[in-house]
Amino acid sequence: MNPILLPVPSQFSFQECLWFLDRNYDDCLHEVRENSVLKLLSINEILTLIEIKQFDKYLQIEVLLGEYDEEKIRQFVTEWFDLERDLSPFYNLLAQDQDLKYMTSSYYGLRLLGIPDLFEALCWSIIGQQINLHFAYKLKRRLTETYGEKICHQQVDFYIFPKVEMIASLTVEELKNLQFSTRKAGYLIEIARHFSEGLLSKKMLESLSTDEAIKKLVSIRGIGEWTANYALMKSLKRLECITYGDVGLYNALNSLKNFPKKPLRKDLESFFHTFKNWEAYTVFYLWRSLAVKNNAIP
DNA sequence: GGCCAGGACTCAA
DNA sequence: TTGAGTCATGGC
Repeated sequence: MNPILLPVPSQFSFQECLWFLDRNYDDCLHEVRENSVLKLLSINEILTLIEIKQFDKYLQIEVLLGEYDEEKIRQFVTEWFDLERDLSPFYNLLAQDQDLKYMTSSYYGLRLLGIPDLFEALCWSIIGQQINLHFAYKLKRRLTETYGEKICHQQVDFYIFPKVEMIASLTVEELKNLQFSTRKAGYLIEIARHFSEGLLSKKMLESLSTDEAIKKLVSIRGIGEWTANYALMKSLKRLECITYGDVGLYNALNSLKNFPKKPLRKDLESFFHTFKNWEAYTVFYLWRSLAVKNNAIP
């Protein structure tokens, strides 16, 4: 099978994206290697393993196992790496901020890495609520290895996130055995049931304005303002989303702009007003600033 | 051993 | 709208 080629946009750095995907965390849903990333997908209900690397001005996607559906794979990778975005307006805004302008060169070409599947994005954000990321990734791995499907390629297991029906069929006790708290277990199961009963879907949210989508999400138990914004940013790429309440965001603003540890709403709003329509990218780059790589932080 | 981590919920003022 | 109390569980 011929590899699928995707032309890379300008202001794109595959290495920056790969590095963020890795970030010293143990993510069970992709594997970053020297110059490539491997990921298992479900394409037309068939487990499909792809490997992405850069080849000249193209991303080269090789289908190692499974379904060679070029259009769907192309679409997934485009969404995952946010390839269709022109970042120049964002970089122009960053360049005007004395404290953040270093990002235009230090993080040049970093894309907002998405979670195209809304269910997965919501589950991941609920898992990540209030606990440190190391533990959050551990929980995600346990959940995925216990209830997700896998495929083996050259002695390595690759997983996809558990399906809606699987999570919807679980009991709170089963998740507590994986060290989920009682509340989180309940939240995850309830959200899975919303999906399985057709009360929530990505398509449904896509037809709504961002404010309406947040309202809809927040009406579900376990989804607060932070989770709603996170999911809309990562899954629907709504760039005006801001993860209010986010400890990581606050830490970054504290160290780069001397914001207090718990900034006031109006001060956040006024800061983000400067980055209108690029709020989510700003949040993402601020998260990036928290991760240390070769002392790249000024 | 105590504080903290990419929060949510409830209740009170 | 904002604040305090509560819930949970592992990392450091």
